[in-house]
Amino acid sequence: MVRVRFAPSPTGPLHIGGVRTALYNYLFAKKHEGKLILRIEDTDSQRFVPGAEEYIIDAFCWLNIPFDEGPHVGGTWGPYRQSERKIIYREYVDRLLEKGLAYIAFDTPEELETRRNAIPNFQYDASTRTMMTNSLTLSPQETADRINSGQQYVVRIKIEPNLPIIVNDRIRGEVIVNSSVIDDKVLYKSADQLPTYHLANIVDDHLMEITHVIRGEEWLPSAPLHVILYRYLGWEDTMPQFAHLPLLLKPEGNGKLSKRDGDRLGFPVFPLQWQDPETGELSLGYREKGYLPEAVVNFLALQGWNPGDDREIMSMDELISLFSLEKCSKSGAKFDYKKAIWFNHQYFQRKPDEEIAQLFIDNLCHPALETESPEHAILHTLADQARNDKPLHDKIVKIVRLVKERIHFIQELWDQTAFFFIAPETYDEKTVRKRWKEESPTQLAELIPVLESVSDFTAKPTEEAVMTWIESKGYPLGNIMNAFRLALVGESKGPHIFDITEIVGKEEVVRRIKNAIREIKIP
RNA sequence: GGCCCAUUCGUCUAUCGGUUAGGACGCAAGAUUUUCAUUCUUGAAAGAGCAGUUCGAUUCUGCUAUGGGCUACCA
Repeated sequence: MVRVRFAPSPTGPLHIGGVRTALYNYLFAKKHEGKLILRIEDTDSQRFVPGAEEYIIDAFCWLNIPFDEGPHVGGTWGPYRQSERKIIYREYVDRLLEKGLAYIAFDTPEELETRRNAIPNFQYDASTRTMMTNSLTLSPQETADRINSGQQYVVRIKIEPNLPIIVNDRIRGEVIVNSSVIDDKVLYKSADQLPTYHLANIVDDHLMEITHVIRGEEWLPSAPLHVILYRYLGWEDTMPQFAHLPLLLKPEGNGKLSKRDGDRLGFPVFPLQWQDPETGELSLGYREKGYLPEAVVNFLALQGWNPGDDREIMSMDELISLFSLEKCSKSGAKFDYKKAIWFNHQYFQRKPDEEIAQLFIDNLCHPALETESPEHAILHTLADQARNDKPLHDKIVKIVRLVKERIHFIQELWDQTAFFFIAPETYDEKTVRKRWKEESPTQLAELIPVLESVSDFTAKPTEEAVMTWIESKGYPLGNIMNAFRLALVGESKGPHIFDITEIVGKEEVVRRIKNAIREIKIP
């Protein structure tokens, strides 16, 4: 039975790289009909950020990546927050201490700092531990006295030097390091009575019967330490398999992808919006920027993995059946955010008009996007009406059908369709200069009775009537149509003109023409 | 500085010793759309360098270079 986990620490909003790691864990789990576990690694009480755990859960809910076990859904391997597992770890710390595989160290952070400054490449290990203040250099009595007197200490793992440590990685193969380069890492802090990541991670993975550890490459250097811990704890035979994923890099330049890159280049790095509790700064997420969760998932799956053929658009089910760790790439991927935009466009084309219309309506008054714009009130009213007014709702679906092929984000829908709901009040200067001729007012005035005579105002008969009139008059087609569009839309954009007239309706079309004749000045 | 990982078009990537090195994003040109966008077609665009193994290397090995990660009583 495959059991994998995603183990974030609640220190802020989930980074998009973390989302990808979780996605790969999910795909792997489902591929093998296994379980995905969410474990909150909150062993650093200093860095805890309120709201971060809820954020993580909400994000995966939006992305449609469900967990089988976790603090929010329970499970028989719980609790799933490391802070609630405090008592569990102490037992294993004691076991290591008893076996002489770990020891107690009293060196203060300040003392260690001075050592590091004094000695180049200082490392707390076999070569230096005899010079430090710990249970190996102190007598058992002295050690006990210090503890009893309340002196703070840490427990360090005792790494035996000069042994080859082999990590078998599903993505990278065999990685061998000499144990001498691993330091005597802190496993436990008496100050808060919590283990550090390394110990908690191994104990929990073991107790939760995790079979595969799929995580970011930043963990590769500590993997040998983890192997040693499994060995020391006597769990080497059930040690999970490792798979270290390549990192997501900055789109341009060097380094790891950061929030600043997103701000600079205009793409989100968080799945959902996040308000920093300290600074109050608000960052919009993929959801607020108008991305579809399916598109985000599909795009992310391809940053560091591929199905082995040319397939690009894949549903979650397809991703699950095609996924394999062996097809994961080894090198870091520069984040291709422009491709994310393309994926979003693709998913809009595949989404039913009804669903897009609903998203559109909901998005009209999205709190995250509220501004002081004068259109704001109109949007709210429109959204409210559309929820109850069936004909209006149907009209929106129709409009969506007309314009969806041109949108990449849900927000663009309003820009592309506002003229269906609101008559133009101003006319785009450039378009006026280019399309509004001297004869346009008189020609459009003549068009009004033609339109009024059309009994069935749907696109086709209207178009026929207008075309017949233009032909009989011998007017240049382009002049009429472009001026007509300017009058209807206010600028040079939008779908087929008679699709617009059908939806806007005869009365309003005529009104807009009259208005244009009155308002537009010949340049 | 030390340790580890990586290296194919600008970007994401395919190739599991023999290919005209394929696809996609982006870019450019043309076509379509009497608007804008979309769409379609076409195009430019790559094996980091140097040795070796081999009949033959993008593919295997080594070195160099470059990039990345780690090097905390953070995860």
